[in-house]
Amino acid sequence: MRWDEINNQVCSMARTLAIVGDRWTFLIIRDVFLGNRRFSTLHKALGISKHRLADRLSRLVERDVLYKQCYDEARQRFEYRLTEKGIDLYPVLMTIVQFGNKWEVDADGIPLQHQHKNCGKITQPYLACSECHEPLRAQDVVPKLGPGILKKIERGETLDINPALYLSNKMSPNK
Amino acid sequence: MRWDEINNQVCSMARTLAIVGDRWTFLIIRDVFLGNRRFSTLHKALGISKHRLADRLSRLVERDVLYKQCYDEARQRFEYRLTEKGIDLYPVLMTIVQFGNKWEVDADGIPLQHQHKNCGKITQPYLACSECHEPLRAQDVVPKLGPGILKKIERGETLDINPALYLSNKMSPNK
DNA sequence: ATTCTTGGGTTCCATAATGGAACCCGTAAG
DNA sequence: CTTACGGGTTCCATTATGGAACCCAAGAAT
Repeated sequence: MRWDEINNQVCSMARTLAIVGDRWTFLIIRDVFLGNRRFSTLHKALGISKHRLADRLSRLVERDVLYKQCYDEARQRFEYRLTEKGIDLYPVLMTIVQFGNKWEVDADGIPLQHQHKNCGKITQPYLACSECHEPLRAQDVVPKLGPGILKKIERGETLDINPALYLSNKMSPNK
Repeated sequence: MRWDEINNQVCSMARTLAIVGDRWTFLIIRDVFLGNRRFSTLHKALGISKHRLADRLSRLVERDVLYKQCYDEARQRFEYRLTEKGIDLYPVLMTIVQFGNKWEVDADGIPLQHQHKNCGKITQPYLACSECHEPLRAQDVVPKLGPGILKKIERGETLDINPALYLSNKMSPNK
């Protein structure tokens, strides 16, 4: 399976990874979140080749994660800014950073911390349930087939994944 | 910069991405979370080449995200299971799925939903602040240099990133 | 007026990562 | 005795990537 075929899968994760699941894209988006929005500064800060950077930026614009904003009419210079969709990647970035902060820091400790404006404290965000607002642990979550798969089964379509594989009793819970 | 050099950066995200930031690793981990733990079933379910799969699995074991558990002594057959560290990737998976569910589903709707055992409802998890427990929005978070960077600056080390770039006033908040 | 610099690229080529088919090997089932 | 199966490894063609060189328009410097 080639990379550009992955997002044909009926899986929200595969489709998201088709946008951001390569070497550089997440690092670019992190930098844009931190306010680094121009080609040259991204190039210097990330150590990415110009070729790759140009390619990734235009793809992110195409996928509606970033948009170009002109800041110098005469020279046609642009900044890359996050769209609403791009801002919705924030929880993903934050959870990745949280993981790295817990498992991948060196002896000096956490490189970058996050202060929450509302309460003024350094925060270590966690996932909470939208319904009962309790913290959400992996072992408390049960996957259920949603309409995106059920409707296709009703219509008799072949799926690239086998739902039974994931929901059968043969597979014991992980821990 | 080559891929295996990325995790030398002083950045929790870069280091995490050095583990999971390639084409396949996240999809493998998703499958292991869903209970798909064997080489052959992973191979079939994901459409990944055996070569790549073997490579990724051994790397995940090396990085302490998965461990091998023998389920057939005679034939030396193993299952791949999540370590404590691997389970800590759950929030990352969940936020990626949430993003895909919001922005990348087709007309049929969400493929896989998540029920929270505690309250019995289908949940759409969100990030909350560890201190005040309010939902955490991107625009409410201020990045602050942590010890992992400050100590290196004190010792006069050269950093692969320029902290001033990210924290200067020249960079206006994103939205 | 001419040269230099800067931002933002593109082109080209060598190297690295990936996909896919073929092969291997030890059990175990027919 | 042969075939199937799980779990790989080897080999080669195809893609993706890194890095250097080049390009071009608009200011800035001389």
